[in-house]
Amino acid sequence: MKYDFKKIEAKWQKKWEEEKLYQVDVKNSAKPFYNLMMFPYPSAEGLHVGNMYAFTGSDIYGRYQRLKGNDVFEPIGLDGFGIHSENFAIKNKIHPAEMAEKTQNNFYKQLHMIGNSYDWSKTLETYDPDYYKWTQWLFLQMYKKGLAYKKKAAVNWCPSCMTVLSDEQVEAGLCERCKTEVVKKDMSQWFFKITDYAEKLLKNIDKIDWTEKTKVAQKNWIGKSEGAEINFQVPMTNDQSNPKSQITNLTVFTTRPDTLFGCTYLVLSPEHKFIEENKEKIENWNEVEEYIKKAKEKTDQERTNEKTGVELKGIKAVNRANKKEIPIFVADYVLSGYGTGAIMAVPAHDERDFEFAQKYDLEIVEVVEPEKKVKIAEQKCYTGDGILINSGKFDGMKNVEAKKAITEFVGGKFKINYKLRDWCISRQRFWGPPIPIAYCEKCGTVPVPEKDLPVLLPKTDDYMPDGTDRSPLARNEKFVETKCPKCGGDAKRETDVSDTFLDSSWYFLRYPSVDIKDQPFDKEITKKWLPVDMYIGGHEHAVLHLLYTRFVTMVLYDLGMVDFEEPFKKFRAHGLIIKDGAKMSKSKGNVINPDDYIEKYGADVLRTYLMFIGPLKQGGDFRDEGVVGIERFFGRLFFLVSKTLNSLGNEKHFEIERNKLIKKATNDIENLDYNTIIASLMEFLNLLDKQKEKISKKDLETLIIILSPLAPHFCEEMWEMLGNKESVFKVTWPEFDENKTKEAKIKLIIQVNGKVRDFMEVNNDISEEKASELVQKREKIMKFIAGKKIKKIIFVKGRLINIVI
RNA sequence: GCCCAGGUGGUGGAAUGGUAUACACGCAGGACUUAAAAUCCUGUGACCGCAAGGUCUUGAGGGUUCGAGUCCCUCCCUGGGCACCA
Repeated sequence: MKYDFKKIEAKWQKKWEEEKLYQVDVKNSAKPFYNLMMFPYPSAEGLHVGNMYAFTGSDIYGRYQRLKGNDVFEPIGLDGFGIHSENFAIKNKIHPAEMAEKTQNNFYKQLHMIGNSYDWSKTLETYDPDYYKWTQWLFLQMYKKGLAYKKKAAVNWCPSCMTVLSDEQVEAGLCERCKTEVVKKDMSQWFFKITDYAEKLLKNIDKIDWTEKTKVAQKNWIGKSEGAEINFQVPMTNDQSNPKSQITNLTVFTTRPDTLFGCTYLVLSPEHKFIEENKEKIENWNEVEEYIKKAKEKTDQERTNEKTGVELKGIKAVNRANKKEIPIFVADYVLSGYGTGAIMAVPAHDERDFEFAQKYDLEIVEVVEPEKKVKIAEQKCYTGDGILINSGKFDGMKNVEAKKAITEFVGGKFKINYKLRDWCISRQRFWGPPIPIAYCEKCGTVPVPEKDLPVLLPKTDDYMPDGTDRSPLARNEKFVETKCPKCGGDAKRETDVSDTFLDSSWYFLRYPSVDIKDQPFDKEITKKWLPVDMYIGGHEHAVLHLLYTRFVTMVLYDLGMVDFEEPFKKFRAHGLIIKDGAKMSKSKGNVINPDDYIEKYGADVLRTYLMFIGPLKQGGDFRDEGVVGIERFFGRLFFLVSKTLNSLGNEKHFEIERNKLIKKATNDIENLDYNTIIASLMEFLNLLDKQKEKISKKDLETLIIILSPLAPHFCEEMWEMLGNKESVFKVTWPEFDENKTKEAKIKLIIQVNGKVRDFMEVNNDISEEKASELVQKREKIMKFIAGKKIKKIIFVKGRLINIVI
């Protein structure tokens, strides 16, 4: 009997569909379990093996939860709206809408083939007006709550994609999609005030069960730092008789107020408004103006290369701590968007200031002395903790304590800053949800009323970006011209569309409610199914998607629309699949197309092989030669099942081994360590295979149930062959008995001085005295201990005995 | 530079502080076959040895421990993230 995977896989996929095995009753489910995988953005090239790896990893967990008796909801959809899909369409000279249709068919077809337990009655696509209507609705909720605002700002502009990008979409100065160098551009854009939620986003991290790595990445991105704002007075006149009226304050933010006595100059960012406001006082204005102009043209990358700056001649600031007059510089190593855009420079204890001071030969005053002698590398300065010196009455104080004391001494204000900045959601592109705003000459900015949603994306062939800072929609008069929802007069529509990350920021809320037409999500259904029980996805979304979903959920919570603040109870990041030790790429020609392997080996073999490569969280190296290992394993198992059906006699039970297997598999599947489950199943099969008597049905069934989440079609078939009428996914995951996981007889390890010298077959519960007595009579051991004094004996019950001489 | 995750046979990878190298691939030898493929059996970390057996081995070096791949310290390398955030 041969294992005909093609026939078997088609048969069970059809059966599952007919029986609606994976469809949940969203309203009446008794034990809801929401098992979610990050939905893919589809390309017409189809499902990548990396997608399949992640989806299968998630599906196995879902199928396991189903076997544990839960009503598992495992939906799938497509994140096909947005710049990635649009760029792909443009590259292939196909209209994005047409491309979406094509890729949808292709993707869904492929997704059927891999045998996941998706509820196909609840799919969603972000470009579907039924979906993006509610994305626009979400924008309106933000707007109503004062969390959406339009502002002119220096934003990230990708000259190649011809759109702005959020800070999160810029990687090391490059566009995350096309790797073009991003430039700064002053533009009027829509933002979401995610910064209002900085503290909550940070605090809640400790409460959620997420991959540690992801949590750390979010914490760093939010970047909380505690410090103080300190004022420096800048006298603007030499007229000593009336100095007060001419004093301006410059405020700096610092996390090291303890080093204030070591501050020898101030630095302003080129964008700081103080400079422009006081240009008459600056003696070298031409030089300064020139410097600022140049700095603004630089990319972020160029700014970091070398520190440059110019002194504002003719004005000085006063360090309140020691009343010293210090120079003021403008330098582009100070960022305008963080803190106050101005810093106090302490070259003795800050590496950047040190570098700058060395270059421009500025005064360096040490104020913190390390308590223990530490080596400081040449061309470096001491940034650690210590004892204050050269700090007036604070000398001798620990710097950590001085932070508060000195801040209070100079009347500074304690302040917390975050690196997180507001989320820029405007995109000057076509393929996205139009931002639902109208501009009326009389009424100003007017949101489109909810009843008028969706603001449909026009059907037009004029969708190419033109390199201006306006969306292609701005060229579409029919779209632009509208009536003011407030006064009925002439108005113009907002022509930008929203960021694709807004589409994906709430999709998990929509899935259970896709059938609801008059609301984005039904309150009761949402209460039943959310938050998501298990979310699996790529770590690359640690600070983009995952931060936005948390923010959106918090806002909806504050609006009273959901009763939870965190969208995902549990999140696990999967690793990446590489090929023969190298990253897969089209140029290398080492891209794996799952279809080829499904054709050759079947979906189950591919699924199981992918999981066998390594732990899901780690990813692994795909090697063609490796696949046959799984193929052989399946072949042997299938043969054994066939053989068992025809054999006679008493059944041989491997009770201990079976219980051990269940214990290991249960533990590993919870941790997504599927590779070791497969290894254990192979070991168990090797055991069954070797023995001559009739295999017990129980042992075989246990093996099949444990394998079923990995190889669902194959296991259904074998399950049926064993005479079972119902799906294997309707049975219960096997339980183990702890007492039956231990053998009665064990091979006790005998060590001398920690080195293994011998073994001894004994009862599991042998006492130390008895073991010690027996061991010392053994010939091999006597050889080692003869004539020596035994210092002590270490006995680990059921494991080993170690004689120390 | 900072923060994570790693570094184990020819390869992918296993190991609650307790037999390092499970499981699988590959390789070698054998069985079946006219032959090949498939399948099955045996072996497979290195070194010494005919063997029994012994010595060494988890990136490097120290330490803790009866015992360290696992814990601690110093360092090197690889992958990923952040990066002038004061």
